[in-house]
Amino acid sequence: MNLLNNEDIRKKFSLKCVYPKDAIVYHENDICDKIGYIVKGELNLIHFTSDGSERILARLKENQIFGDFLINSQNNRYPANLVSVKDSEIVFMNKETMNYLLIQNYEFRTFYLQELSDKALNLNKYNKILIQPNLREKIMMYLHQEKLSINSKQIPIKSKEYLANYLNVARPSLSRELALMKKDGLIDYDRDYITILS
Amino acid sequence: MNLLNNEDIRKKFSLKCVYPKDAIVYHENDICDKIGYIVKGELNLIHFTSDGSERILARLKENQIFGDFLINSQNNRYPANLVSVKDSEIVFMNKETMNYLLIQNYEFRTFYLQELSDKALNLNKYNKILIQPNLREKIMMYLHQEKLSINSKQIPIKSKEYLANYLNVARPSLSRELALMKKDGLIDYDRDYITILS
DNA sequence: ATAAATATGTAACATTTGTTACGGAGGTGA
DNA sequence: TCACCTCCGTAACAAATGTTACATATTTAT
Repeated sequence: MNLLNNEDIRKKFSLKCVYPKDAIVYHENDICDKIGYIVKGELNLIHFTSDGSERILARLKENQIFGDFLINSQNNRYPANLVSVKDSEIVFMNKETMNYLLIQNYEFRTFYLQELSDKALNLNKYNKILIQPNLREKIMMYLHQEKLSINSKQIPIKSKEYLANYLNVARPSLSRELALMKKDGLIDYDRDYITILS
Repeated sequence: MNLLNNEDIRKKFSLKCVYPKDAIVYHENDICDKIGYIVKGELNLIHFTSDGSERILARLKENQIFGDFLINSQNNRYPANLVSVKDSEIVFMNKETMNYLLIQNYEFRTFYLQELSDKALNLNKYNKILIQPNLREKIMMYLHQEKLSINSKQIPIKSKEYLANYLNVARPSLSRELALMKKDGLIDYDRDYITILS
């Protein structure tokens, strides 16, 4: 759904900004006093670890909002850096306008609540992967969730490297475990897919 | 804040239930079609691991709501078991009533949005702990967050066992690492507190 | 006060995961 | 076609974490 298709909503966005690739839209700890809507581009919420590597906490794409669960929270500071991973175009709305729309505009209200809910569920989903006691169960939980989501036992993967990062393990560790799981008859896989067998 | 102090809101809760200790209020995968408000007691969202142990994904106490980020989501099924950890009293409200109150009642709207936001931020906070690359950094991230939250370098802990479970590590592993960190001059600790030194 | 249950520290050892290195596969552009 | 780059599998080894066990401390129940 594209919020800007609704004229009443579009008119309420008062500020329009353009961010080049790799620009930092918000730094960790910045105060959030407005919500943003991604017209074009992509943002990632990135935590930089002490050894210089980075972990992606959330990915935001076109037609998604951000700041939504900061603006009404007790602690309205960004928990990590919000970075544009490609050239991005963003419009902003202040808190008062947002609350007005929330009451007055059915479409906005539905969109807003669903965004907030879906994001929280995604975080919860990710937690459920991270709390698995070992790598095999992390992988199984991931595959299980993907299976439910796309309703297929053949799970497409962007790359092994990407998946390793998401599961928060080293790439060779993932490769090793996948090989073992294949040997145990649990899964099959190639460059582009992992298939659940059991 | 106690929602039931507001009579307009209180009247809208149509169903009242009592759950004894250890009762399962919702099973994983149950459909959520109403929100609940905890009048008395405490609920935990618990994921049971394959080896029979359990991990607490969220804790809900008196005057908190639940079902809030399921009811407006694309996927409205409970992601884990919701268990009453003590005798609890809960009132329920259906989705239509909730949406009505959201528009009509300022107090309810504020409460609802803040609950949703705070929970999402908590999940995010937990994620940031879990994605740390090793135990020492998990502990440091935990202490850092607590420090920001209570504004003190002396962090109270319920028990080592409890903390180990939260950090998703074995208890002796936590004890070992705490001892090493003490030796390295990073922290001090006793039975009830961990104190940040650096 | 006493017994029982629970929490804690610690150590030895097992297991899992990370690190580093390297060669091959596959894609891409000159 | 060739050079270059990225992704991937694999192996040897290092490091971190889990497991088990046990003695002691503390709390709770009787």
